Amino acid sequence: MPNIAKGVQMRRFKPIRQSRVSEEVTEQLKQSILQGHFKAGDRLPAERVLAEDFQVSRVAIREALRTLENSGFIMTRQGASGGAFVTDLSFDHLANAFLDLFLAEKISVPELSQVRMLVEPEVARLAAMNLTPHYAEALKQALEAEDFPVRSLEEDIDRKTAVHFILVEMCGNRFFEALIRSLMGLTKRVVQAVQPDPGKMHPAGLHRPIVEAVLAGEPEAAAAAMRRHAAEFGQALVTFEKAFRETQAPSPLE
Amino acid sequence: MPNIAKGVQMRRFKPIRQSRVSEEVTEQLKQSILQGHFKAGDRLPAERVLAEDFQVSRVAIREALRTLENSGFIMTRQGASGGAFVTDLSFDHLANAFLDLFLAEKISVPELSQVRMLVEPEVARLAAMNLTPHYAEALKQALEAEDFPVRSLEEDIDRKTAVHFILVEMCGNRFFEALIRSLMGLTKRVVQAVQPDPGKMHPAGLHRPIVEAVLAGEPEAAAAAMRRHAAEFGQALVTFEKAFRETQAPSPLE
DNA sequence: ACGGCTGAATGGTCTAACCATTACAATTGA
DNA sequence: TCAATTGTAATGGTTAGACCATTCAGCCGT
Repeated sequence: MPNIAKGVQMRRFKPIRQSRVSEEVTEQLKQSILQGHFKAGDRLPAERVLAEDFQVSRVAIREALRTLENSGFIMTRQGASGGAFVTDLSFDHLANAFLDLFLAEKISVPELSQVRMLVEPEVARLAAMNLTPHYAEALKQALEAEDFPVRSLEEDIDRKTAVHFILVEMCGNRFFEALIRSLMGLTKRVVQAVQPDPGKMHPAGLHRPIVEAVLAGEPEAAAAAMRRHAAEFGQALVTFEKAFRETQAPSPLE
Repeated sequence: MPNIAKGVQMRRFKPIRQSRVSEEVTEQLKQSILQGHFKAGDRLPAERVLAEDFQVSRVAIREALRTLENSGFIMTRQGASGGAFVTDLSFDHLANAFLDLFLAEKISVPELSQVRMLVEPEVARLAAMNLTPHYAEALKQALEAEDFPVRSLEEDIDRKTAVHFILVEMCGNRFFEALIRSLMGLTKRVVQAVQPDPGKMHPAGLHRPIVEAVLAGEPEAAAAAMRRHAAEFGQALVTFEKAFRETQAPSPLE
């Protein structure tokens, strides 16, 4: 018998299986969904049935379903006629991933602002090229709504961000849409943490020049107006957040 | 007794608890990590210990850990001195989220290319402003490596993308880094699916003008060179992928 | 016809046991 | 003495079976 490779693990047999059962289940279910065997709205078989089909325990099935749920592929509802329902994969999960990175301090507010300053003007430019009567109306309404009296910070934020969401929907690039939604989500989070005087950080009507340029169908003007706005607001956000951070955590003590 | 709002659920008492046990566990563990009670590399208590501490079953603990693992907060290892280890939150999870969206056809190759064409020039511009000897050396080496003989498609892709990764690291914005990493991941996926003639889609040395501009410390020239490259390659990628899709799936039959 | 009750289906949780993997200590043998 | 082997304990992975909680449809009595 050859005495070679003692500690080096000379494998004469293939390793059986390393991955977890639940991961294989996850993969199969995911592929099944992606290949269209289950469409949005469809209900997956009950956990007990899946356990039977896959010949594994219900726990393994549940771990797989939990993974799919976390990835945004399904949602589960309890009760009769409940179960795991395939959802239309949204951008929310992506936004959450960005949020986690932000909370873990892997992304800072200045970095966030820098990205917005690059992307938003391009979005405005594209939006101006894709103007339709429907979107025109939506933009006008969103702009008017900005002047409504401020009742809560959250409501105010949502009204002031409405224009951005409409524009990114208009731009016709869902990657930009995913990106902007994530960026706006982060921005909202920061603003809520900082709790500024609402009128001070973002007065009403700030979006008017942008909207007007878009309504006029002038891409370059829209981009320029948005560039101005993004720069202004980005600067304000960075300043406010810096001040906030310094007052809240004057020392890095635990 | 007032008979109002029977089916409408008139709540006089707060609902006790809607969320799942495992979600509360997840939340507490996540907060604990984010607040720094556990740092990267630390080991969380054993599952059985956590179950004891939280006063819930091990199943609930395991679902929580699985969620944290899926979010990229921890990794688990089996065996003695194994357990759940806190990881340094990376951009991988984000890239996976983008990949899922792509696989679910929520993002198309043209959209992907459009984003790259916007972001990459800016990254090159910023990189040119942050040149250091260390990065200069890395760029030169990466550029040379592009001429190495092609052994496998994967290796070729990795060598041709190296310059992009160095540039985005140079640019000093981790949000851009996360974004580019995701974009490159998607691009790699598409190229691997299309299986083009390596030299045809992306000849070697295509990055030379970009690298030269960056090494010269000329932001605008770098941005312009990258804009040219991104437009060219983006166009090629879209064309190849379109052709590929048409040959592979001539009919939308299931 | 209406309202309440009941049963069945489903996900959520728990317990207790056992399997699989790994590190390390103890033992063995040259 | 030292290397290899073996045992042991700690850990995550998996299973089975039971029970709880929620929801809905249908039955039943008024």
